[in-house]
Amino acid sequence: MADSPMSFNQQVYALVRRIPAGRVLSYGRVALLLGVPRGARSVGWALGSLTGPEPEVPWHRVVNAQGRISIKGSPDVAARQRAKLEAEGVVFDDNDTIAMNKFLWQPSALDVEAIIQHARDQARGGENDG
DNA sequence: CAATTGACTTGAT
DNA sequence: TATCAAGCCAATT
Repeated sequence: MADSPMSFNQQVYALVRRIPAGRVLSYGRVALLLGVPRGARSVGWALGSLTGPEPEVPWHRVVNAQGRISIKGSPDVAARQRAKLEAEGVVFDDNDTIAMNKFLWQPSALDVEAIIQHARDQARGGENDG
Protein backbone atom coordinates (compact mmCIF):
# COMPACT_ATOMS: atom_id res chain seq x y z
CA MET A 1 0.00 0.00 0.00
CA ALA A 2 2.78 2.32 0.73
CA ASP A 3 3.13 3.58 -2.80
CA SER A 4 4.43 6.91 -1.54
CA PRO A 5 8.10 7.02 -0.60
CA MET A 6 8.93 7.60 3.00
CA SER A 7 9.10 11.15 4.16
CA PHE A 8 12.28 13.09 3.69
CA ASN A 9 12.42 13.01 7.43
CA GLN A 10 12.66 9.21 7.42
CA GLN A 11 15.37 9.25 4.79
CA VAL A 12 17.41 11.56 6.94
CA TYR A 13 17.12 9.24 9.90
CA ALA A 14 18.08 6.24 7.79
CA LEU A 15 21.23 7.90 6.54
CA VAL A 16 22.26 9.48 9.82
CA ARG A 17 21.92 6.09 11.46
CA ARG A 18 24.60 4.79 9.11
CA ILE A 19 27.11 7.44 10.15
CA PRO A 20 29.90 5.52 11.88
CA ALA A 21 31.09 6.64 15.28
CA GLY A 22 33.92 9.10 15.16
CA ARG A 23 32.70 10.55 11.87
CA VAL A 24 30.45 13.49 11.13
CA LEU A 25 28.28 14.78 8.32
CA SER A 26 27.02 18.23 7.48
CA TYR A 27 23.36 19.04 7.00
CA GLY A 28 23.98 20.04 3.44
CA ARG A 29 25.92 16.83 2.78
CA VAL A 30 23.11 14.69 4.13
CA ALA A 31 20.64 16.50 1.94
CA LEU A 32 22.94 16.15 -1.03
CA LEU A 33 23.35 12.42 -0.53
CA LEU A 34 19.57 12.13 -0.36
CA GLY A 35 19.27 13.92 -3.68
CA VAL A 36 18.34 17.35 -2.39
CA PRO A 37 21.40 19.58 -2.74
CA ARG A 38 19.58 22.51 -1.15
CA GLY A 39 17.69 20.66 1.55
CA ALA A 40 20.13 21.38 4.33
CA ARG A 41 17.50 23.20 6.33
CA SER A 42 15.10 20.33 6.02
CA VAL A 43 17.73 17.99 7.41
CA GLY A 44 18.15 20.15 10.47
CA TRP A 45 14.42 20.33 10.80
CA ALA A 46 14.18 16.54 10.68
CA LEU A 47 16.82 16.08 13.35
CA GLY A 48 15.19 18.77 15.44
CA SER A 49 12.14 16.59 15.57
CA LEU A 50 14.20 14.01 17.47
CA THR A 51 15.83 15.81 20.39
CA GLY A 52 14.30 12.99 22.42
CA PRO A 53 15.74 11.60 25.64
CA GLU A 54 17.24 8.60 23.87
CA PRO A 55 16.65 8.75 20.15
CA GLU A 56 17.78 5.81 18.07
CA VAL A 57 19.42 8.22 15.66
CA PRO A 58 22.95 9.54 16.24
CA TRP A 59 21.83 13.09 15.48
CA HIS A 60 24.93 14.35 17.24
CA ARG A 61 27.03 13.25 14.27
CA VAL A 62 25.56 15.99 12.11
CA VAL A 63 27.02 19.48 12.20
CA ASN A 64 27.01 22.48 9.89
CA ALA A 65 29.30 22.86 6.88
CA GLN A 66 31.80 24.80 8.95
CA GLY A 67 32.23 21.83 11.25
CA ARG A 68 30.59 23.64 14.14
CA ILE A 69 27.56 22.83 16.23
CA SER A 70 24.65 24.82 14.96
CA ILE A 71 22.00 24.04 17.53
CA LYS A 72 20.12 27.05 18.73
CA GLY A 73 17.53 27.57 21.43
CA SER A 74 18.92 24.68 23.48
CA PRO A 75 22.49 25.24 24.66
CA ASP A 76 22.20 22.10 26.73
CA VAL A 77 21.52 20.01 23.67
CA ALA A 78 24.45 21.60 21.88
CA ALA A 79 26.70 20.79 24.79
CA ARG A 80 25.51 17.20 24.74
CA GLN A 81 26.26 16.97 21.04
CA ARG A 82 29.83 18.06 21.57
CA ALA A 83 30.23 15.74 24.53
CA LYS A 84 28.99 12.79 22.51
CA LEU A 85 31.26 13.60 19.61
CA GLU A 86 34.31 13.96 21.82
CA ALA A 87 33.41 10.67 23.45
CA GLU A 88 33.60 9.06 20.02
CA GLY A 89 37.00 10.52 19.27
CA VAL A 90 36.00 13.61 17.36
CA VAL A 91 38.35 16.47 18.11
CA PHE A 92 37.27 20.10 18.30
CA ASP A 93 39.63 22.80 17.15
CA ASP A 94 40.66 25.69 19.33
CA ASN A 95 37.79 27.52 17.71
CA ASP A 96 35.17 24.92 18.68
CA THR A 97 35.39 23.64 15.14
CA ILE A 98 35.78 20.12 13.78
CA ALA A 99 38.29 19.35 11.03
CA MET A 100 35.83 18.32 8.35
CA ASN A 101 38.72 17.15 6.18
CA LYS A 102 39.48 14.51 8.80
CA PHE A 103 36.17 13.55 10.39
CA LEU A 104 33.79 14.01 7.48
CA TRP A 105 32.14 10.75 6.53
CA GLN A 106 32.47 10.08 2.80
CA PRO A 107 30.33 7.10 1.79
CA SER A 108 30.13 6.01 -1.81
CA ALA A 109 26.99 6.71 -3.81
CA LEU A 110 26.22 3.01 -3.93
CA ASP A 111 26.40 2.71 -0.16
CA VAL A 112 24.03 5.61 0.27
CA GLU A 113 21.61 4.24 -2.23
CA ALA A 114 21.66 0.88 -0.53
CA ILE A 115 20.88 2.57 2.76
CA ILE A 116 17.91 4.39 1.32
CA GLN A 117 16.64 1.30 -0.44
CA HIS A 118 16.90 -0.74 2.71
CA ALA A 119 15.17 1.94 4.75
CA ARG A 120 12.37 2.12 2.23
CA ASP A 121 11.97 -1.60 2.36
CA GLN A 122 11.51 -1.44 6.10
CA ALA A 123 9.03 1.40 5.77
CA ARG A 124 6.91 -0.86 3.63
CA GLY A 125 6.47 -3.23 6.51
CA GLY A 126 8.59 -5.97 5.02
CA GLU A 127 6.68 -6.14 1.74
CA ASN A 128 8.64 -6.95 -1.36
CA ASP A 129 8.94 -4.33 -4.05
CA GLY A 130 7.84 -6.54 -6.94
C1' DC B 1 -4.02 26.00 -0.48
C1' DA B 2 -1.27 29.95 1.69
C1' DA B 3 1.67 31.60 5.25
C1' DT B 4 5.27 30.71 8.75
C1' DT B 5 9.26 28.45 10.68
C1' DG B 6 14.03 26.53 11.11
C1' DA B 7 19.83 22.05 14.25
C1' DC B 8 21.64 25.40 6.65
C1' DT B 9 24.46 27.19 2.69
C1' DT B 10 26.36 30.47 -0.33
C1' DG B 11 27.64 35.06 -2.10
C1' DA B 12 28.60 39.89 -1.40
C1' DT B 13 30.34 43.89 1.41
C1' DT C 1 38.20 37.46 8.80
C1' DA C 2 33.55 38.90 10.21
C1' DT C 3 28.77 40.40 9.26
C1' DC C 4 24.42 40.82 6.42
C1' DA C 5 21.14 39.27 3.16
C1' DA C 6 18.86 36.01 -0.03
C1' DG C 7 17.69 31.26 -1.53
C1' DC C 8 16.11 26.58 -0.72
C1' DC C 9 13.27 22.61 1.00
C1' DA C 10 10.08 20.11 3.90
C1' DA C 11 6.84 20.11 7.88
C1' DT C 12 3.45 22.53 10.62
C1' DT C 13 -0.56 25.39 11.36
